[in-house]
Amino acid sequence: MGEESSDDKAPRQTRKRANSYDVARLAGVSQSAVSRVFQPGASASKEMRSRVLKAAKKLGYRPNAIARGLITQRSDMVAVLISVQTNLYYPEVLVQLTKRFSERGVRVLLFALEHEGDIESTLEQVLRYRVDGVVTAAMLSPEQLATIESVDIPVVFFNRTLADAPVNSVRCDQEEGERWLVRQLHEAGHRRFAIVTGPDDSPVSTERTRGATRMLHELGVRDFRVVNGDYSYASGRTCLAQLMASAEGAPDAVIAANDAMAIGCIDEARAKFGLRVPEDLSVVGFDGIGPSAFDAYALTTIRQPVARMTDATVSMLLDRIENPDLAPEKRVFSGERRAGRSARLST
Amino acid sequence: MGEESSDDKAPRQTRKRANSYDVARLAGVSQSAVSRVFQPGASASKEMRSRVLKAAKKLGYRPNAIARGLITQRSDMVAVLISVQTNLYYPEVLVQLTKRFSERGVRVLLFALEHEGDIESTLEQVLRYRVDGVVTAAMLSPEQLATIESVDIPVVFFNRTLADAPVNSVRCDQEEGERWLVRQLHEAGHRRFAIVTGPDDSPVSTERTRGATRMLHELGVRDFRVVNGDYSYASGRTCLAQLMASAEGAPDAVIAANDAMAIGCIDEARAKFGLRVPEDLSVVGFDGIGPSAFDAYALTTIRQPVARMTDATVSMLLDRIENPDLAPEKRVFSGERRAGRSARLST
DNA sequence: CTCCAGATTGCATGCGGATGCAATATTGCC
DNA sequence: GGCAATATTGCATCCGCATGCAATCTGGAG
Repeated sequence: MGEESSDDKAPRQTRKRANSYDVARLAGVSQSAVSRVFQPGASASKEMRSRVLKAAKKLGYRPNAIARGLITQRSDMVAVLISVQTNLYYPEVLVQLTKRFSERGVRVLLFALEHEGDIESTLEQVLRYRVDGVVTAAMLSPEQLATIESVDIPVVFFNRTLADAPVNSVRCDQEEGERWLVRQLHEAGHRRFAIVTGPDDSPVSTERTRGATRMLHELGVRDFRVVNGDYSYASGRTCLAQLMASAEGAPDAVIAANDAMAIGCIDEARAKFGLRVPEDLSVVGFDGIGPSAFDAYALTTIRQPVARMTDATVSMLLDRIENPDLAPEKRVFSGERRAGRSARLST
Repeated sequence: MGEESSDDKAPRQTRKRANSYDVARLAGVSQSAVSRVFQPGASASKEMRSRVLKAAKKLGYRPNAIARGLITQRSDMVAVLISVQTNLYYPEVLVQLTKRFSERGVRVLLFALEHEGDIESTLEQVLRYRVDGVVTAAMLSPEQLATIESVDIPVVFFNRTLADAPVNSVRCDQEEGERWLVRQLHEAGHRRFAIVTGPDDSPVSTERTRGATRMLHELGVRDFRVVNGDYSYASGRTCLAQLMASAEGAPDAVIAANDAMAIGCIDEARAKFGLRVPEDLSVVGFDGIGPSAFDAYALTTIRQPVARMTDATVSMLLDRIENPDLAPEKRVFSGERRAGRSARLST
């Protein structure tokens, strides 16, 4: 059936894609031979290889990765989960991860989670596609993680982890970074601190806030304020306005859970309250996003070592795909300390 | 085989993933029945459905999308190609595309192209994975496009197109946007114009530059300068410095090919040359990235209608996957005109 | 020239599901 | 209650490729 379609309208191009049998026939060899020619370490004589390649080229043949995956039980795809509300900074991560996986012959199946509820259905898809591994930059519940691991798919958490569980994770040391920032501010004489947090459900925000809080306590500062933002520039502005409006008076140092909010704070302080930064108010952020280096802000912040982190993530995942018995590992990288002009520091 | 593995070390979880036969056996039905239960519009009695679902749940069965794709000739995956050098603005696009495709039951296989040379090998992978369609935010040569289309995979260009070719594309009207910006600047009395371009190989930059140039000509402005940037903040700074250093004197209006460079220009003008923006110098950008709205810049710019564009892209591609005979279409959206405070405008 | 190890090649089969067709079960209607 | 129409279900096959095993070929040593 189909051979009589010659009386159709236009002489369509090769309707059906060539498969290994077609190539085999044209080259006068067996299908297995074709398969072997397209395998890295398979045995095939020079003669055959060239004949097959010639035939393949003529037919525009390309091995079907889907069919291959079915038989090898390897899709050579990994799922990358990102949550939408993420920082302005994640895009960079995504591109780098993709590049690095590519270089190692692995494709990335991308999933964007908007609401928490999306996770269940997304996970279902992840599993149906038989990915070889998962990188998640979104939070997973222990149950969800268990679901994935129950079918022996390795998972690496990016910038988050599951407390008290033997999971693989790569992250930036949020606490350490915050502690440094706070210490610097304190040494420079600041005493009226305020913390601007990120969303409650962001583990990263939680860690950063905790780091700052603890350090303040250790330094004997008991009296500081905390206001809740949502990582956005707009919320940074709102939070600063809130701080200024309060009866407790203006802070002299604001510790924002990320750069976007730090920038918002600076803008609000300058535009609405006529404050000078850093003379009247010091502001520090976290992430080291592009705009943090803009001259108008020159943020004092902690830059996440994105290159090293993505690199570690990719290796960690691929290693575990190769060898499922590797013990779980948590890798923590220190951020790069950047002293900008948004804060008065002692040095 | 495998039943005697009870003498193994740890009682591993279900080593091998259940397939439809396993479920069928447990539920006492045929494999086809299982298959049908997991199909949207297949015929299955209530009774059977529930038995199958129960068995499936017990075994942790999930249909294998890979195997399914092999037989249906549909992978339900589309490839998204992005080039790395892109704007700070693309990440947003990527996430939105992914979300929208997801909503329509399609997965995204992401490819990041760094150098032009990557395209060939990337394309090879795209084709091997039998994606149902391709969205490209990277430039493809006519040959490369032909390669993809020769196997009947629809392609949609995002923010670029192939001149004089019947391709599908979705983009923002760069020229129109630039023309508006230039007209506004001119009407407000600016006469000493300078254009800061993006990379030579960026079609987007080319269009923007052309739009600005043409409008200037139409307005009778023959004498304006053009300096080459690379879309980065740093290059914006450099370009402005170049302009100021030249014998021709300072411009009174800078038209940057994107927001990042516009911001760079502003910072350089303020920091290094003590210029006031917009009193001494007007600067306009393009894209409407997040930082363009920061108070310190409040750029006059054109915001790309990202939501509508991604929406159009997804529909256009899926429509063509459903119906391969749809005629190619080019959709062009007007950008949103944002009059900020980075330029003196007449209104 | 003979014989054997190593390299090539083909055969047959299976990966996990979807689906046309025929067989069987239900249901509705007179 | 009888019969046709409709809904379910199972059977048999195929999708495109990888791979263990046996058959064949090649080259080199003796």
